[in-house]
Amino acid sequence: MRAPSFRRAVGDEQKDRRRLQILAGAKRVFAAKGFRDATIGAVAKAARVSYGTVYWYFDSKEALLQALMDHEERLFRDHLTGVIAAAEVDGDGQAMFRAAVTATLELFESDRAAVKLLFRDSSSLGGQPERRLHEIYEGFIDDIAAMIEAAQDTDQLVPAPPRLVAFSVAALISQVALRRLDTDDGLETPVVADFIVSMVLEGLIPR
Amino acid sequence: MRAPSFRRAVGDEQKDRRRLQILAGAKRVFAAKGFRDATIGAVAKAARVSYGTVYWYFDSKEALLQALMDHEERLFRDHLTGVIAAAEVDGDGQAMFRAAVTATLELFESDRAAVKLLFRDSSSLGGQPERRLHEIYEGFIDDIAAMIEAAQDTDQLVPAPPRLVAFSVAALISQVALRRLDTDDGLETPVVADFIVSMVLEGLIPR
Amino acid sequence: MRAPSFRRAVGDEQKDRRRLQILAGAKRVFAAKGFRDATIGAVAKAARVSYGTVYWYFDSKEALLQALMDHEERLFRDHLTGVIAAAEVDGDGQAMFRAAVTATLELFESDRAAVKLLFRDSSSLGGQPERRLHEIYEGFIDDIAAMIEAAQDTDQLVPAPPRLVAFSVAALISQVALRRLDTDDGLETPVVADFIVSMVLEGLIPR
Amino acid sequence: MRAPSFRRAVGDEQKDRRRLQILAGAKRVFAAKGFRDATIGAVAKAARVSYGTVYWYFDSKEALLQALMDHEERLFRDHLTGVIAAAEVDGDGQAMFRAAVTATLELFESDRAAVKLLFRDSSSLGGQPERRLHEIYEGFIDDIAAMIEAAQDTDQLVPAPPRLVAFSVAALISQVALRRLDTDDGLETPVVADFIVSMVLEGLIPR
DNA sequence: AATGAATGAGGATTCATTCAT
DNA sequence: AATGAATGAATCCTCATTCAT
Repeated sequence: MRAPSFRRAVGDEQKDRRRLQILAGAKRVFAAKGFRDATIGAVAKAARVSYGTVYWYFDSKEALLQALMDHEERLFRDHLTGVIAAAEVDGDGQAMFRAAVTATLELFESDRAAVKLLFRDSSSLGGQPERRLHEIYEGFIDDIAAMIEAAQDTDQLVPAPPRLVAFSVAALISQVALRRLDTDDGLETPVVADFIVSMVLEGLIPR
Repeated sequence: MRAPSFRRAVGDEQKDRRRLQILAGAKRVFAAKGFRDATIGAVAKAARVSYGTVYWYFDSKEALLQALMDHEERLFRDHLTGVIAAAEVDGDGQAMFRAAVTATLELFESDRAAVKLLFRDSSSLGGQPERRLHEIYEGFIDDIAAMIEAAQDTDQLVPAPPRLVAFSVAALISQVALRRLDTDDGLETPVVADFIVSMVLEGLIPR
Repeated sequence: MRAPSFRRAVGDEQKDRRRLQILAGAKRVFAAKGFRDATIGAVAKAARVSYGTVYWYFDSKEALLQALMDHEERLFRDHLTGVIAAAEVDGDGQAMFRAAVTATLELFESDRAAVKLLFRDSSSLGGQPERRLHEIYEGFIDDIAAMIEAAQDTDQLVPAPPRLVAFSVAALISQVALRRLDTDDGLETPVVADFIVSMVLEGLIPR
Repeated sequence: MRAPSFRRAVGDEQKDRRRLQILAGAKRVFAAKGFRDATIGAVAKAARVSYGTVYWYFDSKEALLQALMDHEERLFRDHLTGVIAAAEVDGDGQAMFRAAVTATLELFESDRAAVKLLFRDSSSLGGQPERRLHEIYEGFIDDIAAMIEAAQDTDQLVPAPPRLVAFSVAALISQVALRRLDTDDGLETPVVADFIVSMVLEGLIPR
């Protein structure tokens, strides 16, 4: 994101743009250094504004993180929701699942900074931010658990504690996606997605 | 020159003991606060030694972390290796897998501090410590991958990239174990272990 | 160019009003927080104007303080002068003194903010403002000293350095009045005034 | 106070000396700039120690102020107590009072920095320090009030609320002493002391 | 005239590290 | 070996002041 063309943000729209400009800087810096090692000075420089301007828009370093997590979560969730909705038209549960997994892997690959922020820095934050992340995750789990429960009710899936199942699936997908950010396994994304779907649904023992 | 007024470690054995004493303090403090928020002062107090003594045994805060991770990893790995070896006598691959999963869950539950250190603070460390952790994980994955490949060769498991399979299984187990440290799902450990084994081996679709 | 969207002060009278509006805000904030801890932002908010407007009417935070002290001093002095003039018609020096003391105590009680500003924050100001306050006080002392000298010339008062006498009387009155702002001594104002008059004029040893 | 001869304070006695060294620096700086405008850096420089050393001995800027006020109050009170005790041997109440007033004036003249700290910065401090000063003053007033009450019981002094009398006398003395720090009235200290004693005991109207 | 966004110097505090004792 | 006093760089945050709009 480049610096806006205005020097001073004057209307609501320009103020929103400056806000986003700072969030973008914070995202880059937090992802690169981690929250604790990131300095407000670095965020300001990355966002092409002065020190004080960051504090004009955000109350504190922690508030900046909160706002950033909120922002990223919304984008993340919107993206996923869209993909799943698109897949739903097929009606086929398995195809839908495959589509969701593929979309998640691609989403992770498309925004490494957001992923690092939302999925990796989590435990080092402490306090309010950590609780916030926990809520976000539980929200995800709830959504997935509801889908799974529906499938169990029609005997499409084996009975098992839905939230445990949901968490397991989510953890599997997210961890594999995370790993692929750092480690090149030489595999194409669809191949990996197929493997995950196959393992989750059919297991590793040949049928 | 006056008489030494403090307990001094003379002899290798005593020096080792003091070293472990400091590592134990560091473990507690790092787990409680996270590496970045932990201070050498807090470590020293937890270990009942002075500032300077920490630096007598370790070159820097980072070196202390390195040493601690090495130490914990060895304990961790030794424990797991022992459990798996014990299970191997049965000869039954599935029983062995079940035993390993159960053992891992129990291990995680038995030493939350070590787990937090090795599995959760990972990404916020940066630099050398992060690389070190990466190596540790890859070592784990290699070991598991070898076992899986053996099973694939005898058609006990479906063919799939062994390291991807290995990572998936490891990720699943560790993430579930981690989650259970913070979130009470009301399930007994064996039930959870059974679910993991069942999902991994047989899948979620009824056979 | 768009239409002016805010109430703008056109004409000298309106500009004066806005000036007073800012001074009133500053008085409240300075009295509540002390000069150093008061922020221009707080003054602006108390005066219901923006940051910039404060600077449109006053050159700096210090200039604002100067102007405020000038303003308050004038009110203070005018009030006192009026009371004394009213008392003078009686011709009785002692009654006049008693009236002046009572009036001072009441004045202090009636405007705590002004008192705090003029009599308590004095020494923490430093520089120009402190000198300004010093001048104000010396002006008071001069006035009182003149009255005392007149009384001494007609042997109504014992001979003593007039300015020392004047300062002593003023200090006594102002300190007692100040103390009564914070500490409840359970005494009615006239009782206190009578005591001061009596002690100053007749002393503590029974005649 | 010059810097001690040791580089590192090692025993309790040396640590006390370093503590006093820092308090002395703080006293100079606080008196010169006022608490709010004084910086820890300036205190450190005045005390010939580094930034961090101030924080090794005191938890915060405010704690430093507290400690300094405690220290100065003790010295102040000890000095006054000594003088009054010395005067008491004469048995003559009036002589004793005169001695105490003279001693106070001299004490104020001998340590302008302490006086500024204890008597002038009071109201600008806010919070805990201000309460602390208030207690100190009330302690003084209590002591004086007790003496006055005793004199009233034997009809040596006119009846009047003892604490009001005590405060009036203390305020008179301290304010005159304070004024003499800034303003040269060309009078000798004993002359001023005599005037105060005379005015307080016999009043301004010729007997 | 008025607004409030933007700036950046300044200051309290923390803490890894060093080193005199 | 061990201690803990000393250091000072680093960092968050505040706020007087400026100036584009």
